[in-house]
Amino acid sequence: MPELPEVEVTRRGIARTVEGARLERAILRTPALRYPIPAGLARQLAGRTLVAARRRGKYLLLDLDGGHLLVHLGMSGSLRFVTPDTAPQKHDHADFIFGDRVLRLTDPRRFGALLWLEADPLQHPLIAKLGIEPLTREFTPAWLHQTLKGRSLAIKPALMDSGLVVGVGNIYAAESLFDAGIDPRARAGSVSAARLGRLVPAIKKTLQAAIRAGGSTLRDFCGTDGGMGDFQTRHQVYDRAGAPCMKCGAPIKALRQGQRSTYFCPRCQR
DNA sequence: ATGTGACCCTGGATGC
DNA sequence: TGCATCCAGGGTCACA
Repeated sequence: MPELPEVEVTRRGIARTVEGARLERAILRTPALRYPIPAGLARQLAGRTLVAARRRGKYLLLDLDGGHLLVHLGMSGSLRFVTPDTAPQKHDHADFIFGDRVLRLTDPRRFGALLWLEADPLQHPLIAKLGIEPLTREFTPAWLHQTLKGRSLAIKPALMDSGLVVGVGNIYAAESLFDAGIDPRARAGSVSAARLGRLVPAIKKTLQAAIRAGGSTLRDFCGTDGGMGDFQTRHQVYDRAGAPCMKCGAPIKALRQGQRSTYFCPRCQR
């Protein structure tokens, strides 16, 4: 479930709850997620203060004094606060213990990542080549038009390419393209400036609405409730194959682009 | 450089 | 009930 909005909500929850707090102890139960977790890392982390929680794309950067924890939640990861007496379950890979607040990393599929960096994390290979942040002023129709110029791949996988734009996952790419009335199969370099002029604000609007929704759902981020956000009830096209388009009533269609499912309205998106 | 597909891993839903 | 298959909100990598 972690898309940019959920990562951002998670970041805010961490910042609100334990920024400035001392990481008394870390428990690392799993030798490797996407990448190996060094054996001595838990001991190395103990006693450090959490200075800040940042986000770059879908990566969380937890700045401790003397280094940085880089966390990615992959497809199935989550970070939640639990109480110290909450027994770990099968896929609970890591606990970060801040007094009576325990930040617990869960990730059944283990596509996520946990790295310890002592150098500038923004220079790390995983971060350095990331694309533009969609919620910044720099992300404009003109920028997107220039970036996609000459590209023949379809607009939807282009939006999902984190080397171009970060944080736009499979759901938000579909929802944003619906909002802007653009066929997900259109060649990226052929989408008109006028259409990109609708797409860019659609992306910003979609992400911001999801952050608000996630924020309301995860308001008790520090609690133990692992409930999902309610924003899926607002999906216009995602996972609605065969259901009537909310604008025109035509049946929503599904197709595959790359290895991912795409949903769109064949009448509204041309 | 760009585009495409395989692959990483577990679990849930579905079909036989 | 068991088993096979497919699918899932992420990203990296090899290869054409």
